[in-house]
Amino acid sequence: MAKTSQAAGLHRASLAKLDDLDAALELMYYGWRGMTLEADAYLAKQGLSRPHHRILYVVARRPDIAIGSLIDILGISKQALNRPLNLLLERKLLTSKRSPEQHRSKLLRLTAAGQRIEQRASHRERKVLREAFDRVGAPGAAGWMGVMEAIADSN
Amino acid sequence: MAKTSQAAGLHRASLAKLDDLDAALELMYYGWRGMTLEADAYLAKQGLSRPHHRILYVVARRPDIAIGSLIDILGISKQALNRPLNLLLERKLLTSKRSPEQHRSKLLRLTAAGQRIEQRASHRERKVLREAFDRVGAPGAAGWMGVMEAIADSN
DNA sequence: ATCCTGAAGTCAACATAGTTGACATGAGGA
DNA sequence: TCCTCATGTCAACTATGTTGACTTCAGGAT
Repeated sequence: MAKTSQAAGLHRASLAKLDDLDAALELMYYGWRGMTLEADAYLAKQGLSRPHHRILYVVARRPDIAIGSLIDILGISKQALNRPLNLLLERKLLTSKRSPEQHRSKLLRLTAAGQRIEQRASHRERKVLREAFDRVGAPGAAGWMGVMEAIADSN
Repeated sequence: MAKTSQAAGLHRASLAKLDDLDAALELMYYGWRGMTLEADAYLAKQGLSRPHHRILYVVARRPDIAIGSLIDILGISKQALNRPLNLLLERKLLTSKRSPEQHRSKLLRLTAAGQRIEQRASHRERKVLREAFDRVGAPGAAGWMGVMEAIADSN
């Protein structure tokens, strides 16, 4: 799962615009890339990658989540969850224990080490957002949120 | 490369927020997903996927682009480009011919069929953006662009 | 005790999307 | 003819996902 990482990331290509919204379309692409670039590099240094971070991120915000719920939230199959989850357990970034009442399900929690990595990875993503928000000011940030909410809820 | 597609996509999970910017972070994730969802479904129906669309998108905006330049813009290896590019050539969505002067390089162009698919796929992505922009109005849209530019150029 | 069920775990086969490395081909230019 | 550049191709590998088919673990019901 580890990759050597390449740090510097892919300058924006200058392409002719066939539509007014082509610029926006490309910004979404480079925006996503830009937000995740440093976090991915950090994760790669830890021998982890995006799927691991997604797991850590969700468990951090839903302590004692059951594995089945995690599968639902991540939107992947239990087989796909299996490998990254086991790696996180082996590396003691997560713990799992049977629920006290519902012994059928297992509850996941971050260890201190898991928390640290989750925080550092997420921090790198938020840092990119924070700097962008600071540059455009509160009204621009509010506009961004409004647009993104509209897009996210367009399904 | 074709997948059966699942159409409806993954409602936003409600997670506790550990940081003010967690909401923004999640919006970027779901925003990217939301923008590409319908386009991906359309592409899957055509037996194509995201890498094919990226090729079609770039060639549409850089007619007569050489393969080497395409590799640079996409940021992948020529071996990775090989399969999707050959599929597009076989399906006659792209043509390649030697350059008149620089016989060493081959120039890529979209066929009419390739143009149609590129337009329909990109249209689906822009449609999501357009509706979001319409919902928030011009100032919000401008804010969105500003933030995304700041993020995209943060590398 | 036995059977059923729900949650989790595991194994195999496959698809997709990418990587490096090595080498072949095609077309000028010296 | 030889060199070089752009392209093409083969092989092996990694990573992330999919389905399908089982198994195991833990209660609950009869």
